[in-house]
Amino acid sequence: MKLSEGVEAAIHCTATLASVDGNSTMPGAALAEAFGLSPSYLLKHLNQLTAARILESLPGPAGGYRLARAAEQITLLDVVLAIEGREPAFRCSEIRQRGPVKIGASAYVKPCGINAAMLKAERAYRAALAEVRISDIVAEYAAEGDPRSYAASCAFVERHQRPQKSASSKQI
Amino acid sequence: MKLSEGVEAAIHCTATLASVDGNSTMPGAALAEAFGLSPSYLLKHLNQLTAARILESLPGPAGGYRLARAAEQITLLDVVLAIEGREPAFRCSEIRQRGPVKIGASAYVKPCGINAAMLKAERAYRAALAEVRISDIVAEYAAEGDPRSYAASCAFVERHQRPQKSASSKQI
DNA sequence: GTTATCCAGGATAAAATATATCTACGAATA
DNA sequence: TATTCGTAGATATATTTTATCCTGGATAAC
Repeated sequence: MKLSEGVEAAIHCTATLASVDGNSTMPGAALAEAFGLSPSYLLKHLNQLTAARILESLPGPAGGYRLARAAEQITLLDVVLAIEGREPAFRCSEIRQRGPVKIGASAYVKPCGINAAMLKAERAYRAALAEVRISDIVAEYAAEGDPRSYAASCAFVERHQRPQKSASSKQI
Repeated sequence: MKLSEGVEAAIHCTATLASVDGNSTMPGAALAEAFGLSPSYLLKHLNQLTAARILESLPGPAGGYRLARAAEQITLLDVVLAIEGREPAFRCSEIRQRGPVKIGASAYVKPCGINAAMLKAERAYRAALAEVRISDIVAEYAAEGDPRSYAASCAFVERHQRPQKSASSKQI
């Protein structure tokens, strides 16, 4: 029951990208610098976010990352699942069938009650994460975060973001 | 975001011990056999359950494990926390402070909004687990589980449980 | 008492996973 | 065409999980 560290980085990066203007992008190296992370490793996570359609990337000298959709359309659950994978935390390995008590496999067609209870709890967890949007995180930071910290973050974004001509490279 | 395998074993063992008569005990070796697990490793988990006051153990030739309190008083959350530990799955490492954006530590007295949202989700998870008691698991298994499987489990318990003289060794 | 059985706990090792880095490659822009 | 940047793969390191063994202590049966 532990989330990988990449989750924290992924959420912060997504929140940071929510602050860039319009269709501008921000290079992965700048994001790594912003949080003091190793660029080569952070790129892995940014890549996972891109694969999950949370971010989109533009190659080339003026390239970088930006949100693939509005910050209101991205939830914490989206980011967590992109990094952690979609499999539930509790995986029933049907331990019941492994001892000497086992009988025919037909006795185990019903899902284990323990498994059902664990999965129900995990649904509650995911539902709570799905209620929080990246835009909420950003808004809360702007409203209640320390003004100096917020100003510094904005300045950093301002300094590293790169305007783009086309609205979206993924538009066909 | 993965629960250790020991959780499944711990829940099954606790549920099994809920079926022994009165103050009888069941040796750890029998529990390991029931689920086809390595005895030496399962004992570690049973030990964790004992430390968490979920089980109690009696040494000696007629010893073994039994529930430390009624199955109605033990929830899935109790067992999960005993095995996984009580720390939350998401640990905010205050990544904000690590980049070049950082300013004085006084700017970070407020808890990170991301952290707050993640912890809130985890509270929902734990609340769902706390609603399920071991007695519920056992009752559901007896009522809806396959009759053959249930009968086999009962027979196994019957065969390995050991009556005790005193009600509880922990009573002072 | 003596012995046999059982749990507690430490040391240790193997396996799996997470973390981190590097390099070659492809895409896009100037 | 050269430069900048993301993509993907191979690979190394650290940490955690899983698993086993062994010593010691406690208890009941003999």
